[in-house]
Amino acid sequence: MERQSEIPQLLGDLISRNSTKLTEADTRLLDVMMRDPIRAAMENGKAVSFRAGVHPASAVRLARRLGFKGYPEFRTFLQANLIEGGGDFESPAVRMAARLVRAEDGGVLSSVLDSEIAALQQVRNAVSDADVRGFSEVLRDCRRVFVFGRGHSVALASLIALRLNRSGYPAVDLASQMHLIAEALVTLGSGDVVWLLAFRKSSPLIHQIRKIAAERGAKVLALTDLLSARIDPAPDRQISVSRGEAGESQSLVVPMTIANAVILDLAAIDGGRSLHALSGFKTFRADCGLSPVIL
Amino acid sequence: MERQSEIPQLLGDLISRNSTKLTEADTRLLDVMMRDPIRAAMENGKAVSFRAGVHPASAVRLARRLGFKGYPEFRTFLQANLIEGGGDFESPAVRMAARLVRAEDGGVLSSVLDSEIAALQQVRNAVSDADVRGFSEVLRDCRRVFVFGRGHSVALASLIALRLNRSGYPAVDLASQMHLIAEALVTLGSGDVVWLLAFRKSSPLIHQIRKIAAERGAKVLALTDLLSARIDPAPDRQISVSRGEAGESQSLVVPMTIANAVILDLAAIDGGRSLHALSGFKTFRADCGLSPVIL
DNA sequence: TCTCCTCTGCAAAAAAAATTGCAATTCGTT
DNA sequence: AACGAATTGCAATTTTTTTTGCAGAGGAGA
Repeated sequence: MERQSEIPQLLGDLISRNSTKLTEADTRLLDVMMRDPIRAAMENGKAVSFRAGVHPASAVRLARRLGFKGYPEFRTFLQANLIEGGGDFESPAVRMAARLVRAEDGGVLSSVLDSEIAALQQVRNAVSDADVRGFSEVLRDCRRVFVFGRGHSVALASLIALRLNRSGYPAVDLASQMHLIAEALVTLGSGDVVWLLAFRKSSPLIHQIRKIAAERGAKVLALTDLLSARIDPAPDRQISVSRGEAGESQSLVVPMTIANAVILDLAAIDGGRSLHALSGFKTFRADCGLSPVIL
Repeated sequence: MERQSEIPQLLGDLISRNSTKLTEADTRLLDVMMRDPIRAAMENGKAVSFRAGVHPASAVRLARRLGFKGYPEFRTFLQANLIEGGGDFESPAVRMAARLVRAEDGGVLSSVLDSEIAALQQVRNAVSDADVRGFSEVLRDCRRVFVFGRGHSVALASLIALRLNRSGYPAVDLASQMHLIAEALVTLGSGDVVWLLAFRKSSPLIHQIRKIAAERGAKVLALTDLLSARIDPAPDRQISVSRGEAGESQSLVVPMTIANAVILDLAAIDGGRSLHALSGFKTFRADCGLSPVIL
């Protein structure tokens, strides 16, 4: 096989190289293949396409589109890919050991993945469903939500505000309104909720906002790490996750996941309000007549 | 199949149980199979028997002799054997299914955690270190970075831009500059990089921006899911991750983690530039004399 | 040595898998 | 709103894989 060398080394590579040509059925097939490459390499086209929910013919066409002569050749490529890589058959322990050996050079991705996964596992111990429910109940019963974070947390704040809005809860990302922050806060009242985010470095602004909220009777939710946990007076509800050990995740993965859980739980307890708003948003996006460019 | 339980768990077992009945051709076949069980599990009877130097019919007879209905059933056994041994492989799908069964018992939180963890595990199959390195190399060698995402991805875009800036790489989050987007893009040149983010819904703007980048000779990186993988012309580098099954993660956890890995890898290959910039940022924040409020 | 038995390879038949032409559908576009 | 390009599923066809009947080869025992 002299074309061996021409064959892209990895399925992912193959996909990006041909990404422009791929169709809906193609992506479904590739999806199940990437999920379990070993199984895909063993099964025949009929089985794979069945699992992908498409017709066997689509498997053949995918293979063609990717530059193979037919499905069998595509499967052979998948197999070679596996056998060559070899590593895929190693147990997790072996893989870990192997990674440590070549620690500096390769393995950044694996390290990051391990670290994030470990951080998520820890959340099980640190956060309870009652904590999540506490947040979602406050949100359900409020009039407006103001989300605030600084530094890395601005990204999280904007995401939370976006998702709350789509779920039918009027939410403002204060970070994106810094120049109007006073104007926003002056309207704060007892039906409102302020959701604070603080990790690593907590901005003094956090404490000022918390104070204003206290004066005006707004409820306060805080999602923080342990370093930033001291907010005075104490928030009505607070979830604090252990900041990662040295080397562990310092990313937003953990708080983002907790926020996701809160918003999901909200949908479970608000009697359809979230779901209704979400489907409303969907049809709005389709029908609004605005150029899809702005959405 | 009630005979399932009678099937010996391992190929070796199988052989010893039936060793008395085995013929010359059988042993030849089993020999090549034991030598490379993975390959044997993938190949068809014709290929295996060819490697063993016997007729395909002998492969069928061996399968029969071992108690299978035919060669395909034998091969299925070999595959199951293999996957079982791997341990790692039953994971994502099986675990997910198991979770759905006991869905109520654990709350929303643990369900979300499981889902995110499974999604991260999937990344091991879908993305290689070489993919990550490809991104980081492009970033290292560029002049400026423009990050663009719409919808949920705006949060990710702003985070990426923030982190790149702190690492000493001039980066602009186009989403936060929508009103100046033309002004930003008009300066695009061949030293620049555009980093596109597209998940679930890919905005038409993505394609326009990609086109402009192509005209002006800017490099393009794309981080997408499979549904949004079609970008024309194909980006210089692209990482596509599997879109989650229904119920699986639709969050930004996976792409965010990949972005983190890229930025981390960048620090590993840029000869200290990132690290220097990061420590510079730290001292700046301490000494700048600006109110810490704005940081 | 002859007979009987089993095993092997061959080749034809059967079964399964892969491929392709075609019609219906779904897009986006004019 | 209608057209046109593109994609999908179905069904018929082709190709590959598996199975089976058969005959010859090799060996053990009478």
